[in-house]
Amino acid sequence: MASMNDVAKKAGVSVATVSRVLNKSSNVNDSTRAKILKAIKELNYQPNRVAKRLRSRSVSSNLIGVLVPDIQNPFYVDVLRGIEDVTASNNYAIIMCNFGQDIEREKIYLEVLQSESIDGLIAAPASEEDLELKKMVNNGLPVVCVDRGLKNSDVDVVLVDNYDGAFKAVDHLVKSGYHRIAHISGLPTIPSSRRRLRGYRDALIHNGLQYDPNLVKSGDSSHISGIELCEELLNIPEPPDAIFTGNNLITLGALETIHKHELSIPSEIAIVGFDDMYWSNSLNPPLTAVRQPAYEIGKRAGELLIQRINDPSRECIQMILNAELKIRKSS
Amino acid sequence: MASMNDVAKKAGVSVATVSRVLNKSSNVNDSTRAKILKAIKELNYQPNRVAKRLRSRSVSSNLIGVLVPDIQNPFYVDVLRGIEDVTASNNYAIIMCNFGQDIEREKIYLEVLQSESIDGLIAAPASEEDLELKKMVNNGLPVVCVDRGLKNSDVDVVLVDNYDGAFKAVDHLVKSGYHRIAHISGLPTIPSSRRRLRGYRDALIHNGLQYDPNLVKSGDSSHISGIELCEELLNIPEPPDAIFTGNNLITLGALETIHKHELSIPSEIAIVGFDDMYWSNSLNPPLTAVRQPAYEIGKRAGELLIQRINDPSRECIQMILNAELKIRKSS
DNA sequence: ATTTTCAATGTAAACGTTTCCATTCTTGAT
DNA sequence: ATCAAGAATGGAAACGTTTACATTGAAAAT
Repeated sequence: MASMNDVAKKAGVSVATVSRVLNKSSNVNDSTRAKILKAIKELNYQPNRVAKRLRSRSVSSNLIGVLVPDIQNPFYVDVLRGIEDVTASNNYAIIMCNFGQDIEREKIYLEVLQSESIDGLIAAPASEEDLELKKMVNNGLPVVCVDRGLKNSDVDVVLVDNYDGAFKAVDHLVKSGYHRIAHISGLPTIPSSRRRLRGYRDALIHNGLQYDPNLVKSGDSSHISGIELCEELLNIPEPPDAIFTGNNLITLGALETIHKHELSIPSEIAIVGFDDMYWSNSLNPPLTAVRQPAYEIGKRAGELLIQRINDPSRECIQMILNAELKIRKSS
Repeated sequence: MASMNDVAKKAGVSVATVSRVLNKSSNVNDSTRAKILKAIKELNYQPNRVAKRLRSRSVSSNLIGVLVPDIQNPFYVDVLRGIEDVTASNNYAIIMCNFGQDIEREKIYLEVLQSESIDGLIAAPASEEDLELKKMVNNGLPVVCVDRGLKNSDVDVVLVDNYDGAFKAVDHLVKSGYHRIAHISGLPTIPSSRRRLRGYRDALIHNGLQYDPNLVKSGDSSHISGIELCEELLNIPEPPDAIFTGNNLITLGALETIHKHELSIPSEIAIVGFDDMYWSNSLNPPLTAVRQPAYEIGKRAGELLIQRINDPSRECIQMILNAELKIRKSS
């Protein structure tokens, strides 16, 4: 691979001048510039990003990190696409780390990212108390959190109004005539899980129904937990006539169990899920779901991050996007 | 951030010795080692991977690239998980690039990866003639291809027997009594699409049925193409009684259209899809599908890559995994 | 007692950039 | 004609590692 030195030699100038041309900084004579550009083309020169990064943290190295809890969850895939679209068009590459809800792995990845000297980080932290991440923020790394915040830290946050989304979903179920509405919740350590649970509870109470702890099951946010907890719910003495599921994966798990029991949706049991999917209409019947604008979350987060990289002193923003209830046929 | 120099000073030794301790290379006295380890701990030192990478291509820099065509496709997500699991446990970080079937973006990402001086690359190339990628292979970068090969190039390849998988699916449909079996195919430039198409055709012929071009539609492998092409198929004069879909996304699209037409599966129309999903059972009825061992593909690819990084001269392997027909209720 | 050997450590160059500072050269003002 | 200013360019240090080579010192061999 040709280096800047090779280019300089070929063009008969110093590396400093080549660097100046490349970075469009300060003055360089037009004829010199032409010579250099020619040499660059002929040698098919590509700047070495590693060297660039090593030399100066202060200069944008065009690499950002993305830390997601679970790449299997279609929600994060959409967030990722959003991030990717904006970062790619700003000439950033992303390094994606999936910690799979494993707090140990998250720590390792954060270390890796740090020693890669990334320009910035978009993360959905394992918890709101994430010490490692806080440390990085304090060290001055531009960070924006998605889906979950970071307590007592100055970071941009993009999230969705989880409480409101859950409230709407359950409110809709009640108004559609269901009375024994169960909820399968995700990992209680995840803030969004807790907010959704509160939305569920408040919607019941708001409609004059009782909050019945027997109708609420908490799992680990996984597909399997959806299968198992739905099974438990269907087996209690007085089973629910509707289920509100706490995320994507849980919804799919619950559906599997419902189909296994050969229950008809929505006549025997209704279901509305948190998280919409692009193929919700491929389900039979099409799924009623709370749609988080995942792609947009990613896009906004990307924009905020780039802003912050360019202006580290800008004050922090908390962006709360709306969740929308997509009413289809499962409720 | 503490550097190696700081550690060396604190421990009262030279940087060379610190480096030796870190890399477990050659001899260093136990007491010196202890001093150094103590200093490392106290300063919370973390090696700078960027500097490491810059210094020597010859030494593993513990970064590998992954190039996927479409992160929205659950198949690649599973492949990615497989890769991640093996690379993570070998202390590699991955930098993931999703080119979204966009050949221009693929090129950009390849340049980025190259200038990141990655140790190796796992890619599902846009085409078997991928010039950029071939160039990188020729430059000596360890590469393993998944899902698609690279013509006339020495690379390890992990793929699935697409022909056989398709054959089994269609054969099963015929034996189940369907006679007008349609096929919605993916992007014809993708080798696997072509192989699946051939498997489809040969299975028909093998069973004494005619290959009818009217029953075959080709799209761009996307969800949308599934929706639209299925619509077209349902509207031809003598519509099919079964559909074999060319991938994940197409399957979901086709299902959407079938549900829209309120056709009952499998009595009015059967469907079997290429690519299984962990939530195939969440569909109603549960989907019959050709299961590619996606996670295993990723895992194998990761293993092969690490092997190749450690031994660049090892000769190339083509690994063909079996596709398995999961018969459920949609056929 | 002298030489040989080898383990332990240090010195310094190299990787490919960016950037501060110095130098040269041109141009316009005095 | 002299000088100041500023444009254009070059020289060299720095970023944090690895590693070839040199040095030291002590144990082993003569």
